[in-house]
Amino acid sequence: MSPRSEEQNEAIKDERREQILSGSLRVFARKGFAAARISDIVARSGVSHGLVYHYFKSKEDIFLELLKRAIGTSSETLKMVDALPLSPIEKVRQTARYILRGIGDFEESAYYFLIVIHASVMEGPEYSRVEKLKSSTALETMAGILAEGQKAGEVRPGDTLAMSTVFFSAIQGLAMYKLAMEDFKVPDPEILVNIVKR
Amino acid sequence: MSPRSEEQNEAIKDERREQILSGSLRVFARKGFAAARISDIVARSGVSHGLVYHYFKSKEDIFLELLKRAIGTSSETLKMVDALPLSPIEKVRQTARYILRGIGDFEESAYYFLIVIHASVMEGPEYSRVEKLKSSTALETMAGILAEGQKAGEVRPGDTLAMSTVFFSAIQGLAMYKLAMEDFKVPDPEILVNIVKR
DNA sequence: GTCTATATCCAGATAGAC
DNA sequence: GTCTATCTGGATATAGAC
Repeated sequence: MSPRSEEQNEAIKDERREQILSGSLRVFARKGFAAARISDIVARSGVSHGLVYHYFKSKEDIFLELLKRAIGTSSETLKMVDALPLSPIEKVRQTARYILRGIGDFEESAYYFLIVIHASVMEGPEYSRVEKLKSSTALETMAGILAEGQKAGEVRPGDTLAMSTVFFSAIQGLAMYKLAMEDFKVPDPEILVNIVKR
Repeated sequence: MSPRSEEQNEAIKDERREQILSGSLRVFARKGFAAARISDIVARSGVSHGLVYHYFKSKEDIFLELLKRAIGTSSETLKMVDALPLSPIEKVRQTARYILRGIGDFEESAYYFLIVIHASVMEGPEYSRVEKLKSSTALETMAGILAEGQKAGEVRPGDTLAMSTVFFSAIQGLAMYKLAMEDFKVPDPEILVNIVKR
């Protein structure tokens, strides 16, 4: 047996880290930060108790990493759609389709929304650290798209930030239903488009 | 000092009970079941640690009482609106107005929605007990109203249960935003009506 | 890099005085 | 009916062997 190279070690480290994060995602999403136990994470990710603390400073650190990814992904998704050569209402439609497909097909996707939900309603010492991450880029990007849509006459008149808020509220609510209800069926994305369509 | 009468004792008992429930509502809503500490409840309701356990068997019991009220109130509200002599779309409008006014004007109202949210995403031993309470009467009542609206040509064609789900998803999401964002403004109820309006 | 065993703390629940 | 003091379990985090 030759000793492992640096690269191999790095690969192992990354793999373990992702393993722990993946297990933690499910646990935090379904139980919330406080109710999630390290022992749950251990059970889900198949590593030992001690190893979790070898890779992460604390339980909160794991949660914050997941929250960072959740927020980053959703704001990137919005920016990506916004950059497509589509009419405003088509951008809204693509967003709805893309997100709902994710929620329907991948449990992981719904879990990430739940992470944001848990973080949002969390109160306590950790709240202040969460707050900094809670930038509402996606909300504002969508409001911008809707404003363009109003100029083009494709979107209803009215407060675009309010419409954007309702749009994302519905999505977050749906992610919740998905996890809570056994026989949940993702609704037609067009129902979400109807919130803003003229 | 004459001894207290039975009636007076009953009144005191009720008052203390409500006092504890009222303090607990805020704590559970903002922190979730697991993160909520009895000491938080004690601090919010101004009674002693011991008295909480004099009136309730356990922390879970307090939560379940609040959940019962939350679910009961929302399904009763829907039935009440449904009984009014209004056209289907007007019933939807009244529901949206009524609920959003509640969320905007009374923190308590938003808190009750949060209780349901926490219960929905909760996993664990207590979940089985929660499940029994999680009847989705409001969802079905709304779907019925929408079906009538389709016959009358006031409501878009499509899956009424799906539309109903989006409607309530949005409401639950808005209750979250209300609590999470400092400067949250309740959106125009008409935005919710637009989800279903033809 | 990975594990088991242990220290430490804190929260839910109870006992018993007033 | 109300309080304070206490018990007890369980969870996070650490130490140290392999």
